[in-house]
Amino acid sequence: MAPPKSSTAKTPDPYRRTRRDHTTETAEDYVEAIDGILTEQGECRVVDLARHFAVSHVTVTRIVARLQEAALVVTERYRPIQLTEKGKKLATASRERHEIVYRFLLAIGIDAATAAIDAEGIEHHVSPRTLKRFGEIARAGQLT
Amino acid sequence: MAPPKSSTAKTPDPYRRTRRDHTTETAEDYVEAIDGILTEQGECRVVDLARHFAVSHVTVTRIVARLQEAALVVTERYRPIQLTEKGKKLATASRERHEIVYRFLLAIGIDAATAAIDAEGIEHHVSPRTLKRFGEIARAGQLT
DNA sequence: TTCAAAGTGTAGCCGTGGCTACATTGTTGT
DNA sequence: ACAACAATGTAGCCACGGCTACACTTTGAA
Repeated sequence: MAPPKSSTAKTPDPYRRTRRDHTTETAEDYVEAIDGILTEQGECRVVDLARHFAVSHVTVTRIVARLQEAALVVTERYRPIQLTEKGKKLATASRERHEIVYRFLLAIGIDAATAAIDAEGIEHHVSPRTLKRFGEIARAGQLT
Repeated sequence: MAPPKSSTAKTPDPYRRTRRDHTTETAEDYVEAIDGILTEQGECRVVDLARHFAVSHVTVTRIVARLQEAALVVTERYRPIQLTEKGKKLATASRERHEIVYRFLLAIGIDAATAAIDAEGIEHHVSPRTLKRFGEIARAGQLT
């Protein structure tokens, strides 16, 4: 079968989007984590990320290498990881989005622990339009 | 580094969960799609799924094989795909969850098209507790 | 100073989800 | 009956995110 370009199916194309999301997800999670660790500890090492994501340092190393190719971070062998301007911007955007989702969940009455977990999973799948709405509701405070 | 079992990190474990989700996501999406196609067309072929997800038939074939190993579907070579009882249950649960998320998004004022797309991405990352709350809000109708 | 521990890097494996290209089977119309 | 075409299957490639095992730097304490 040929790779269906624009299928005549009833489903427009939401799946494409879901899949593309996965590509970006990792980068966003990592720059966000790096930014946080940088703020809290002054420097960010591979080990820190490995601990943070509960994965092996090997996985982290490989991903960081890709982040460097994408010009999101800068690193030298055996040296700490730093964010580029581009990386910082992405980190900030990710953190803000994360925050909005988290506060939104709190606003609709989800407990803090659950909200923290769900925000992690949800944040990458919220369109700008929905995010905007989430923000409004979060700012409106508690929901009856 | 050792594979960090229960890290002392501040982050409890939300990442584990996010990752485990990915494992189940595909199965849920597929049984849900199969169920829908079965309802609409009476039978579900590999081609139908390929069109539905906008991927090649090869990808579908491999995934369906795994679904069969997981006892979610039954198939014979060159024959249509059928759901097992287990598969039907999972499909129903997935569809219900999907519906709740979708209607919830509508209830908070998201337009139908955006809600459809976002529901796809979000549904797999909503905890039971949050889903319950989503359902309540969806049933409550429009939100001011 | 030197040496052990902690941190990084590298090689190489696995599963999953993409793909193309080619082989095979089913179906359908003439 | 059979040729064409549609649907499936198979082989084999890639990227990504996991891992273990082992090699190599850095760093800090004795």
